[in-house]
Amino acid sequence: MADIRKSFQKAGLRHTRQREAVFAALCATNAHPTAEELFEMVRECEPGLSLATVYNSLDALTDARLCQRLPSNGGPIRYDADLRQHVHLVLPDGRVLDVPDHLASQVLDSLPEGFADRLEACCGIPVGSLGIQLVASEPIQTKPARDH
Amino acid sequence: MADIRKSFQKAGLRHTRQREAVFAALCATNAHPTAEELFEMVRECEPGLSLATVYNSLDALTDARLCQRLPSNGGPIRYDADLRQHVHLVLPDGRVLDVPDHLASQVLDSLPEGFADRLEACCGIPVGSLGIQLVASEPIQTKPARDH
DNA sequence: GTACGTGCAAAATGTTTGCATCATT
DNA sequence: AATGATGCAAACATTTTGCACGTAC
Repeated sequence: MADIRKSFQKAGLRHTRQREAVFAALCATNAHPTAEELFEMVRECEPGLSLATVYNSLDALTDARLCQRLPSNGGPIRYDADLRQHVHLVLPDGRVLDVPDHLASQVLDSLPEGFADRLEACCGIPVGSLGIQLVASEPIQTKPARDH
Repeated sequence: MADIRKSFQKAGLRHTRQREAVFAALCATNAHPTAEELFEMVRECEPGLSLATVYNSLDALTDARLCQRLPSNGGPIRYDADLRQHVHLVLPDGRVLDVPDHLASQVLDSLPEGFADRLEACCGIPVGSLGIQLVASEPIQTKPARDH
């Protein structure tokens, strides 16, 4: 709670009830919710909130590097407040799970020192921190379910 | 060309001029184009083509496992006719590059035998063939540029 | 007090669908 | 001939934007 105020301050973000509620909800889950899902969650304690504000808040939080957008397969964007390097498993239906640490480390530890630098050199593109996603494609990869 | 007819037949897909043109264009590039981009490419040799047909064709090709959808960060879906296991680098602007083989193999070779099985066991979810995406997040992760 | 956030509604994207027509098997 | 693909336009889902008002600093 006070942590959030501090994070906002450090990031140069103004503190508002709505923003705090969105960020708190995002921090409280590891389900990588969509904007719509966050809207539903937050609306319970913040009834006046509008969906556009959720999007605005998430944009601001992302720009301030307090959360990240996750690539997902055609469906709505999912957000994650966990910025530590970890591994995501993207499911055919659009959900995103955190890969448990003991498996994630098998992937992360095997990346040689300087891998990102070599990648940058190869591709001619600044790469920054590297997110890792494992994309499951079973069963039959029909068009990913949109969660209407 | 005749290969495409054969692929379609094997997959139980009807052969049509439009579908062949879409698939040929997709096979001819490694730029992981969006439906819109394919539409532009194919329209030059197939002027009557409609965008909806491109989407329909890509759905059919994906269901038939002749191509795959790639997760991308909020922007339009990108498609890839290369189904071999390889590694993608997702750029902040939404583009997707193939990671060169010598770097990709550093990731792929380090996945222990049976990794996917353990992942399935952990997450309780059939995982199938595992796509791997490295997600670059530099520079400042502002909202990913939509390629209007 | 000023700069910035919010809420609403409308626009902009990206994708899907209904239906009449046409092509492939 | 029958099944399924195409093209068009309209629907739909997701995200962004313009503007009037309110709030944090």
